[in-house]
Amino acid sequence: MKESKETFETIKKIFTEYLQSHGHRKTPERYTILKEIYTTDGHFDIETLYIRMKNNKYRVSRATLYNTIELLLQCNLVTKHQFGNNCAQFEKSFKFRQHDHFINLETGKVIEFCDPRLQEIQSAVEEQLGVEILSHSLIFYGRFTERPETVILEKKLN
Amino acid sequence: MKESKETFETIKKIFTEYLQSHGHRKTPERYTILKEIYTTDGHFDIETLYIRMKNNKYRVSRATLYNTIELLLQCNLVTKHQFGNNCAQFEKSFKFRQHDHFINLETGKVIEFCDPRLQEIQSAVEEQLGVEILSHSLIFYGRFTERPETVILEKKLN
DNA sequence: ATCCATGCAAACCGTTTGCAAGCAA
DNA sequence: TTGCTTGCAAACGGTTTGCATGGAT
Repeated sequence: MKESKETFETIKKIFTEYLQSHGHRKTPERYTILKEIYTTDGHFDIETLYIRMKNNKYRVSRATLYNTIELLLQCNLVTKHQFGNNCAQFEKSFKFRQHDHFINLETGKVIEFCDPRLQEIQSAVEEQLGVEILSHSLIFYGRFTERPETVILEKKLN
Repeated sequence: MKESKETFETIKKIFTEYLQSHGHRKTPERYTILKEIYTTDGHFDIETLYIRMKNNKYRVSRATLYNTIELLLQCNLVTKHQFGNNCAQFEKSFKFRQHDHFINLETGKVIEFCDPRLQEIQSAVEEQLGVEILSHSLIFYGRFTERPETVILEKKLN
């Protein structure tokens, strides 16, 4: 608990530094939103965050959420994903191991994974195309393999 | 030319078979849209396709385009991409080598590439998570590396 | 005191839906 | 003839924008 507290102080510092160096004001709303994002796990979309903050009795507008998220994207404290549906998903990204996503087409559930070979592909592409790669998005779509235990369980239930 | 004609006949056949086996009607609009998509290269979005068909004097509605694209997605004759911007991009996908995308953040230009190691990652993820992967999306974002020739060229221009 | 940031509501825009008319089966 | 499909326009929903008020500097 103490450690995560300290980590959040670091994050606040990063945000402060970013705001300062880019001539943006350090408003309480921006820090409230940062905190709200960093005290919750998993992915989220703007509407969910908006509802959650409203439930927590914060006075906040969607416009400010979009505005602040943009700043957090700029300083890499948040990452944006466009998973199939036309609703942007976000997640906090400070010091979390880089990872990619598997999406279960049947349930929409997201699982994270990490494979070092992606780095090799990235390097190869950089050389082949003569480019510098700044970020990436890898998403696998599929479904859970039917396992023996599951089949047996289903038989029992039927 | 002859070969590509024959290929398109094959594609029409695939579409026909799909429509028939799923109880969908074989309307002239659906074939017109299929042809329009397959006689143009590169990625496209619905609006672009709509404008293009209007310019070609076709009477078509956006609703039918969305409807037909859905069918073409179902039978894998078209692939859908969600590149950052909230506007779905599509591309024809019959018999084209599976590939992934690099997007130049400065110009928005898309380059395709292919790396066999992705298949290895896919197999590893399938085993690790106990899933079956049906499709994927890998996008690298970056910019062109400044090359010596480019620098020299710029100096000449200035 | 300045003028950027906020909250609110309206505008925007890609996509979906409702409906009457059309046409494949 | 039946009822799926079409074109059109309205509705929808996530995101952006315009504007008056508020607050960081």
